[in-house]
Amino acid sequence: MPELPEVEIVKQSLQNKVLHRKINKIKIANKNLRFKVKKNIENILKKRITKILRISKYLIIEFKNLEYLIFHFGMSGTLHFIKNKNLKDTNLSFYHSKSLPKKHNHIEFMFDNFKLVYNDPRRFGFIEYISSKNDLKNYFFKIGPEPLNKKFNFLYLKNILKNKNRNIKNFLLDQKYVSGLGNIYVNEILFLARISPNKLCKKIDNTEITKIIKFSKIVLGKAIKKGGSSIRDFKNSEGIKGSFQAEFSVYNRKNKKCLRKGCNGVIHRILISNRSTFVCQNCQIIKKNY
DNA sequence: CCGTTAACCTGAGAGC
DNA sequence: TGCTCTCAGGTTAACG
Repeated sequence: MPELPEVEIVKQSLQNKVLHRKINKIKIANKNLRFKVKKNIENILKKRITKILRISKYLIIEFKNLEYLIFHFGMSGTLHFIKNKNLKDTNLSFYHSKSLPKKHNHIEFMFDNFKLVYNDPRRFGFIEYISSKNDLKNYFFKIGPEPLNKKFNFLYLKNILKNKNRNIKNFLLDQKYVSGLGNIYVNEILFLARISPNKLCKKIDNTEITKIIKFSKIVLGKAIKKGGSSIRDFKNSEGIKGSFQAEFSVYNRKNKKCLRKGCNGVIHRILISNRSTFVCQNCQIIKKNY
């Protein structure tokens, strides 16, 4: 589910609610997420929340004395803010759980007047405790810059692309070079930049590098403004859906008309590394010898 | 080094 | 109704 914009939306929708609050109790209904949830997450109990951060697709809660909980939402993880009055959660339907909305509520963080519930049907997400600022730094040492960061600039991309014999789509999805992009936004960026997802990195020219940078920032910025993309059921912590899916240029638009003015092309769905890839073969010329 | 495949999971939606 | 099949906002190990 969540790429950078969706995690940013969760962060924003959570910030005012949990800042300066304390968690009194953690209920673990199912610790079998992607990694087993360890008991040490309880180290943050009764410690004041000092910050909510986001690094690429990770949500990070900072506690007093610089201890942290980090969340990764995998494909289907969501974090819900629920007031005590609504503890029955009758009005909330979670991702992929219309009939049994509470079935996949795995972890509950109990505050004084509310709780945060981590729901994740597929359990690809995870939660970890980090004990110091230095450990946090080390944890993210290996991931690349976000497209919104100034480190993601022409020289950085130019240098890193020039010798790479792999296609640009897989490169942009590789979190160690660029972090925060997922399948939706990479499809959108390459369409707007009019670059074939199959094109080899080393053949990406200067103009195209500039376009990738430009459209990465534009697409992510717009998606955040629109509350993220809810192609199934992504919701922020208040249960509100995003609306950027209404503005997709290519993603999920198989067999539909290309939206670029003057183009009569049709959007095709192809597979790259077994993941859905949407292209207009007019706008994004695909050559076999790329 | 590179792409693909499978694996980790559950559920929605399509087609029969 | 129900069965089977495909697909899904992610990541990563193993293989060729």
